[in-house]
Amino acid sequence: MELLTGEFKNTLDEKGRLSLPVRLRSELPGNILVMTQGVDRCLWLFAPDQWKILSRKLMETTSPFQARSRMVQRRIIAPAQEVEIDKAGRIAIPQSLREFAVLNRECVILGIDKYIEIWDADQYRQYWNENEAEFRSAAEELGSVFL
Amino acid sequence: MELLTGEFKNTLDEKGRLSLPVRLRSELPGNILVMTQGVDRCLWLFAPDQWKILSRKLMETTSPFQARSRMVQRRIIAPAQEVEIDKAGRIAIPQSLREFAVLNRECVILGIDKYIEIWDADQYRQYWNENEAEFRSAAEELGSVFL
DNA sequence: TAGTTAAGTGGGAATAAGTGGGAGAAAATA
DNA sequence: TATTTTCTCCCACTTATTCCCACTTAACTA
Repeated sequence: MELLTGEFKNTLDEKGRLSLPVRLRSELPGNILVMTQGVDRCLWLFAPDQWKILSRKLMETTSPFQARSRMVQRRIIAPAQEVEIDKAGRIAIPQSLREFAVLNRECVILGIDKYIEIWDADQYRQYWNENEAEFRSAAEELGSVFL
Repeated sequence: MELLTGEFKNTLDEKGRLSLPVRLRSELPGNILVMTQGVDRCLWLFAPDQWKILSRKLMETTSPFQARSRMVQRRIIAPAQEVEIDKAGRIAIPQSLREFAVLNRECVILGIDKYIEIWDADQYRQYWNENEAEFRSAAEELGSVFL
C-alpha cells in the first residue's frame, strides 16, 4: 500500500514521547516531521515537503492586516514545530501542542493519506459521540461517489 | 524548516524580561529586534530587515493628511522600539509596550513566519474564547486549499 | 516449542533551557 | 552631593529535554 493509513492506539509517556506505529513510519520520507494544531482538538503531522506546500498556500492567501487571516495564521501556522523521530521510533510532542490536544497517556493515531492525526483517546471518543449523526448525513451526500 | 514558527509559554519576570524560546531565537539573523504594537492586543517583533520592509510599505501607503493613515502610523510605526536579546536569550520589554499588551507574568509567544507575537496568556485565552467560532468558519472557507 | 527478532514502553544520566536574583554601573531624583 | 532607582552583566538554581540503554510483550522462524 502506498497510502499512509491506519488507526492505532499508543501511549504517551511521562516525558511527552509517543511512538509512531511502524506502519506509518515506514511510509514517511525521513525522520523529520512538522507538527501543528489541527482544526479540531487534535494534532496534525506532516512530512516536511507536504507542510511546505500547505503553509505556503496558507501564507499566500492571508495577511497580518486582516482579522480572519490572523486567526488562521495563529491557529495553523504559528503552532507548527519540527519534531524528530528518535531511534526508538518516537516523537517528543512539544508542551504547547500537548496541552492544546489535551493529551493524557492514551492516544489515537490516524493515518490520513497525506498527513497523520494525533488525538487524546478520550477526546476522540467524545468527538464521535458528538458527531456520529452528522457523519451519517455527510456519508449520504457522498451518494454520487461510488466504485 | 525555514519558517519561523512555534507556540510557547514563558514568564515575564519582575524586571520585565522575557525569554525568547531557542527554537525561535535560532532562526533570527542577529540579536537585535524591533518591537511594536500589534493590531490585536499583542506585541509584534520583527528582525530589523523585515521591519524595514513593513515600515517602508506602510509609510508609502499612508499620508499625514488622512485621518486613517495617521491612526495606522500612530499605532504601528510610532510605538516601534529596538530591543536586544541578552546572553540568556531574553529581551527587556519597554514599559509602554508592556502596558499596551497588558503583560502580566504568563506570556504566550507565537512565531508567525516573518514575525513574532507576544501575548499575555489571559488575553490570548480570551481572544480565542471570543473568536473560536469565527476561526472555524474561516477554516471552512479554506476548503479549497488542500494537499 | 524454544529461540530470535521487532515493536512499544520505561527510566537514568547528561545536557540545555528557562528563571530568579545579586553586585556594580548608570541614570534619575531630591 | 547624597540617595534612590533603574539597568546590565553575571552567576546559580530548577525544570525540561535529549540521549542512551534496557525491559516487556508480541510476532516470527526454524
